[in-house]
Parts: sequence; structure tokens; C-alpha cells
Amino acid sequence: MDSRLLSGAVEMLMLEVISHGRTYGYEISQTVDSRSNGYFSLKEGSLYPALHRLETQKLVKSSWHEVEGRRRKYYELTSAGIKALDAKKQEWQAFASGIQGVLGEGHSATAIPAF
Amino acid sequence: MDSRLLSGAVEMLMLEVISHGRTYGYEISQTVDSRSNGYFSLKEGSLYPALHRLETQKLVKSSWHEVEGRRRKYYELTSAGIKALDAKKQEWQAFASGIQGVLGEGHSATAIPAF
DNA sequence: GCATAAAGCATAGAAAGACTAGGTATGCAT
DNA sequence: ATGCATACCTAGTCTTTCTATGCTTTATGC
Repeated sequence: MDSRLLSGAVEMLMLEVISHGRTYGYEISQTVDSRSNGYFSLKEGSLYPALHRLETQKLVKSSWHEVEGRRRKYYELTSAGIKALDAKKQEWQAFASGIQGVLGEGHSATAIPAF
Repeated sequence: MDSRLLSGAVEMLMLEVISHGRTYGYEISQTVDSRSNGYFSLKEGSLYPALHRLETQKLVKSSWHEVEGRRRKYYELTSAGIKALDAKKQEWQAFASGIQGVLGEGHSATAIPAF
């Protein structure tokens, strides 16, 4: 896939996954990967900086926990994060509609004048 | 809108518009703007570099023409450009499906274990 | 006449974010 | 012992968008 398409959708997807319940970085990447049928594979270099960004923006909050002998940093949405997710989903719908508007109707070959 | 969502879609949209018939930069931006109901407004700093990129990649070819006293650089798709547009459209479909796959089904609250 | 807007092209520089590639550490299976 | 999966992190590179600016010509308003 063209990684450039991904830009901007990453945060929405991450927030979405986190909204389903407390989770952590590694699991988020697995979830996104499997739920998109392998289409998205968030790389660590995108994933962790994005998580830190979301935390800086107070859209998520984190806490360290030791589970099954593994040290994990769990994330959950703040109330601001819930609102942001809603906003981002709407934005996505508008974005997709905008694309469809341009791709949309055949607009069959308008007469092309010669020079 | 979040300009980061735009990434990667720009070239597809431009190729799409050009595929409808020979056109030029200024008109492309107007067309994209109106056909997306104002959602996308390609700025010149994105538009012209992108056109140059497409030309370097041989997806479009250009020629200068003087029309109605205006000096315009007209673009049209090459055969590689036609193929590229098809590919990008499919990629877009896959991308959108991937997003839907993640946003998609409610996945209602999986039990959240306490620590 | 003159100013302003619109049409039209272009680029330099700043800002942002994804990825590569590297690092650290634990648990488990071979 | 060795490798693989889990789990986190970040510096640096690359790409791309946008702001801001500059140039020219034509149309329009005063």
C-alpha cells in the first residue's frame, strides 16, 4: 500500500481500537492489522510516536502494568479522546465523500477542443 | 479538514481530473474544489509540485498553449498514467475497506479485566 | 488613467509525520 | 545456547503539504 494514504487515518484508527477497551501498543498494532485484513500494518516507528502524541494531546492516558510477566503500557481514552474520535470519524466520512465526489460520476469525455 | 488525511489522495484526484480531458493546473484545482463540494482545496504549493512529480514519473505530459490570451500549461495522461490511475483507484478502495474494517463492526465492549 | 482582482505559473522554506534501523529487555521453545 | 515472539523506545531520513512570495497578463471598477 501507499503509506502516504495512511497519514491522518492512523490516529483515528488507534483511538478507535483503544475505545474498545484498555489496551497497549503492541496489541493495538496487532488489532489494526487483523481487523483491516492485513492492509494496515502500523510500524513501531509510527505507532509509538503516535501514542505519545495522543497522550500529549490528552486524548489518551496511560499506566504501566505487569501482566503475564510482561511490562506493558496500557492506554485508555479520556473524555476528550472520545470526543476527538467522534470528530475524526465524521471527518473521515466527509473526506471519503469528497473523494467519491471527485472520482464519482463518469463525467464521460467532455469534448476536448483541439489547439 | 485535517490536511494529513489528504496525503496520497492528491495524486489520484489530479490524475482523475486530468483523465476527463486535457486540462491545466488552475482548472484542476477549481475542479477538485467544486466536485468535492469545497472539501478539498488544493493549494498552489501542493498542486504545482505534484504536477511536476507526475510529469517526472511520466504519468502525465504537458504542453504550453496560449488560449484566450492566457498562457497555460496543459496536461494529459500518458498510457502509464491511465494505468496508474486505475491502480490508485483500486488502492483507494482497499484503503477505504481497511478503514471500514477497523471502524466497522461495533465490537461491543470486550470484558475489560481489572488489574 | 489607475488600482485591484482574478487568472496562471513557479519555488523556497517550514512543519509534520511515517518509516528505517537501531537499541533494550523478558519469556519460551528447540 | 539460540532464536523467536512479545514489548517498549527514539534518532535520523524521507516525503509531502502548506505558507508565503514573486512574476506576468487580462478584466473590471472608480
